[in-house]
Amino acid sequence: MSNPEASSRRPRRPTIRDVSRLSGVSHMTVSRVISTPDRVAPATRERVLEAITSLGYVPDRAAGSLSSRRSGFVALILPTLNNANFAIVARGLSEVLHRQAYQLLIAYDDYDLAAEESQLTQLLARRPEAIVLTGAVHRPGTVQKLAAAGVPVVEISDLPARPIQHAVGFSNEEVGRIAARYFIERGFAHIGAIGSRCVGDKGDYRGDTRLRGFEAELRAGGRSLDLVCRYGSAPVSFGHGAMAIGRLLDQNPDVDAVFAVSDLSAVGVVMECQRRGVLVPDDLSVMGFGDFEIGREINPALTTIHVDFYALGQRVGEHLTERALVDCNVDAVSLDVGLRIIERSSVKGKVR
Amino acid sequence: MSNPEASSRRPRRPTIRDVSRLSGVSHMTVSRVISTPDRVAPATRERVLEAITSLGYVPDRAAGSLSSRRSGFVALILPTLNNANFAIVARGLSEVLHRQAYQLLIAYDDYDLAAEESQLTQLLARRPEAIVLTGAVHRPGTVQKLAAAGVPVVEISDLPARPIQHAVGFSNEEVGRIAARYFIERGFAHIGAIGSRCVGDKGDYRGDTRLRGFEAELRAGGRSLDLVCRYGSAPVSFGHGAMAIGRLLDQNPDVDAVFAVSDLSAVGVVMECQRRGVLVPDDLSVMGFGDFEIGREINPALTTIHVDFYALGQRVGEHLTERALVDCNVDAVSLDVGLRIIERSSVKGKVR
DNA sequence: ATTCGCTATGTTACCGATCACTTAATAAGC
DNA sequence: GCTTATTAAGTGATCGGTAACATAGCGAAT
Repeated sequence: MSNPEASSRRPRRPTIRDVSRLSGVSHMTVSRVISTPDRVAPATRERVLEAITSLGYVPDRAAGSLSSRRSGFVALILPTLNNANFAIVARGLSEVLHRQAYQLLIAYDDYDLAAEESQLTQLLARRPEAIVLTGAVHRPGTVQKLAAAGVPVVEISDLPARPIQHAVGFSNEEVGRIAARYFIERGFAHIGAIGSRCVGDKGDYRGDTRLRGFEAELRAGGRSLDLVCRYGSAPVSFGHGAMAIGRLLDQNPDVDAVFAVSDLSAVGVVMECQRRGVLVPDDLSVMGFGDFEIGREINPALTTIHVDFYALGQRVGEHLTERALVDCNVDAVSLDVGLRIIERSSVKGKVR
Repeated sequence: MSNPEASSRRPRRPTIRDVSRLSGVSHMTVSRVISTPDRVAPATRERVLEAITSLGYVPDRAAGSLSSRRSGFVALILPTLNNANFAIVARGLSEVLHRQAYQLLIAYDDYDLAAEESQLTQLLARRPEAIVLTGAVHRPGTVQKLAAAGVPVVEISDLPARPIQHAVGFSNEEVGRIAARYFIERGFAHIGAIGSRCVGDKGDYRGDTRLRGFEAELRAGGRSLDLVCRYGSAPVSFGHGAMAIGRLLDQNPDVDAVFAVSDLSAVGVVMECQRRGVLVPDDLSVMGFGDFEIGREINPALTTIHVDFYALGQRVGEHLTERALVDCNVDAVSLDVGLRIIERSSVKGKVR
């Protein structure tokens, strides 16, 4: 006869009290062995550690968090997992956090501000000790929840005019301006750009900011904005660039320089040009953003604007662990990690 | 004079008892409004919900987990965040899990089995209700901890000969075999392959399995294995492919077909060939694995082996939510999501 | 010798939910 | 009209840790 109780019940995991019983000390001593080992006499410590390994005891952080009111993790909301630069941010951040025994909890919202808000709601229930999220544009509900959370908030990858609290990033508008100036200074006649469209809550707002910076500089230089093309929706990638440049070339075959809001699109542009027999850079100069690896590898290699995303992630981590997480009254900080043009051969006039 | 106590102490977040006091019900009724709203009278429910919003109450899941012994999340350990196919697995999985109110906790180990074990240790302290990890090769300590965790374990992206428990994936060895047969059948004379090296705990064991399958089939066809090149370390990407094919071509200029363990390397191969004036596919045929978007966009487009990683993630989620998480005595399952060759123009003989 | 101070360890309450019961009130059945 | 279900809400214990304080033991200082 089977015993349904015994067979369906998982064996209970050992607790700190099981360890204490086995090692003949109080549960508090076990707790000390784990969190502050050098406050326990070496002999006792050894005995407890033996009991821990023999039972396979793993402390329950949910219980620990509840008691200590410290969850031990930081929440990160990214637009997407599948982007090398965001992945690098996550790595830089998590490396720094790990050193201080914080874990990073990563969520993503697929470039949707409504999803961002609902992810935040979920995360808040886990009581993160800090919240890192991407971009300067959020729903009002998101901003309100962030304020109510009472923990440090860091916006990354842009520098909001009015940050919620801390910000670590770079000026996306300046990215667009630099790109436009670069083309204007080199005497291009028909300067275009490609990006995606933001509709309602959905879209790549930082990409759009780059595009607006580009437009602003074109306007300042007395150029037409007709060749700035917002096509499709985020995330943009190779296929997006190919489609977008196809449309642009069909309508304006005389375009001689194009800025793509992402290297990934820019690579698509180069590929589509190859297929159409449009020579890059002789017929069309191309510039991207983000310095993705693929841009270095294609032929011609892509001129782009580089941001040190690894350092960005690290800075966020350092700011949190050294300041914001230590003293919750620390002043809000905005940190610019800067930009760097990387000239390669996809723009005419630059020889390499 | 400042009051250090009041200024440095964060305002305590409202608890379920604050809500109950404000709405004049017991804390248990508040709990019911949140978890089983239709077991509460509509009028009461409304009153409680009002109190919840007016206080900005967010339930504390750490407390809930402790009490209910259900953490509400599933842990996923990936080799890296920065890989489109792993990102897609995560998406498929998290979409299914979200429908059942599970959250996905993502960790990554940079292709390092020691890091995998330490990530697992961290995760275990958060009491995941299931653990999903990549690949068939793990450290003994990892396997032992998984067994002791007493929760469903799913290995993905390969089909271990002896799975720990459940497995959802495909045969990496078969991938290599298919690639080799494809080349052999088409009459190539000097067939090579490129991948990376596994050293100690570090490396791409699935990629290496593909390479071993490739070698096995070459051997079966009486071919030499001299052109199978293990170069560098995981993760492999564009630059890896370019370097590896450079070496291979330098040493064996007569190679006429090459399989790369990843499309990303394969793209690097194509790019390096362009730079060297080696024509693809006329001089060298190239085949990849993974059907990454970039492979579709380059010229010539890349022949590859496709795995439906989105479905893979979904299957894992469905298996967990429908079976393994419901009944902890469910039989271990191995599920093959299959493979599909996608013929494009990077292999000679195939016209498109 | 007494006090003080320090170290190692123990005791108890508590963090904020949910579970398992209990109770009160209302509806249904005969 | 009385018993029995059924529904709505409440009570108290508990999950597994940590905080805060208490205590015992022992060497150094007075």
